[in-house]
Amino acid sequence: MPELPEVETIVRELSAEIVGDRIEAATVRWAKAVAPLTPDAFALAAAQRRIHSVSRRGKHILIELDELWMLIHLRMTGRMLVAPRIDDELAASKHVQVWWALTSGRALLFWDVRKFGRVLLCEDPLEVVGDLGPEPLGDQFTPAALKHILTAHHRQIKPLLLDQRVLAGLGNIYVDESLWRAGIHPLRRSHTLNEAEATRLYASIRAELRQAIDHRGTTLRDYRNPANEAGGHGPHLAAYGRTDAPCPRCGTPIVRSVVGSRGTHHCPICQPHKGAEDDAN
DNA sequence: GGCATCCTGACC
DNA sequence: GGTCAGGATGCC
Repeated sequence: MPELPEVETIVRELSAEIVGDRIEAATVRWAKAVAPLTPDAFALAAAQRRIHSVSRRGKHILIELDELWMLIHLRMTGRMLVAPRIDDELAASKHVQVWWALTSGRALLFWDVRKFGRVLLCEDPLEVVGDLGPEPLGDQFTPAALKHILTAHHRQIKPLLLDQRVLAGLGNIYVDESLWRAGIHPLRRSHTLNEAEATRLYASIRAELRQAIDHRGTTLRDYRNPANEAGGHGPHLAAYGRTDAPCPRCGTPIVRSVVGSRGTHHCPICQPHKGAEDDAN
């Protein structure tokens, strides 16, 4: 799925396109996408509302309407697309699960092959996104905040960083990339990182996310921006998806493993597994 | 923690 | 035909 840099890219570009426009009508093609509302109730509630803002919390897209919020989570394969006009072919295309006709004549579309994504209407978006950790690019996420997170848990570092309640926005790609940058093995226990390692990890997470946003996200397969364009960060990945390819830093082949039931990529030389004897705990 | 589940499609 | 996939949740 889109992770923080992809969602941030979508939010910036959507915001420039649709803020100030108005929803004329909504059409739901996959009822589960808008549950617990029925498609009719969803369409009725969304119609004739102006779009005031588009923002992000973690990987959630928050669209502020008149006295109502629309929350979108793209999960694995979701896209938010803006089309200059809706035509029969687009409206009928197989993977469009929900679409909105806008007053300007344009269309906003929620496209999703795997149908894991969800579109919710609510009055309080922060209540609906639930218990999320700090924004990794926000002011509250400081080196001290990361050190606190690391010492407060005794978990493997990769699953810890993937936990949205701990830190909001990282996914499989950017966790692998951040750990590669920091030279930390994905199985390291979080509380065993020393001061220098924690500082490196902090800088690595922020630098990786910022660079990926500059490149407008990573397209491995499905990700597209609202104009249906691929992101440019893929060629900059050092570890993720590069099994057996040379590590950009030392040339050693990147190793693929499974950590927390997620495909995981690391350099066995740059990311040595210190403290492996703790794994049994 | 590990694993199944929600889905579809690509690749081997 | 089997395996894998950028996510999240819920169950042992």
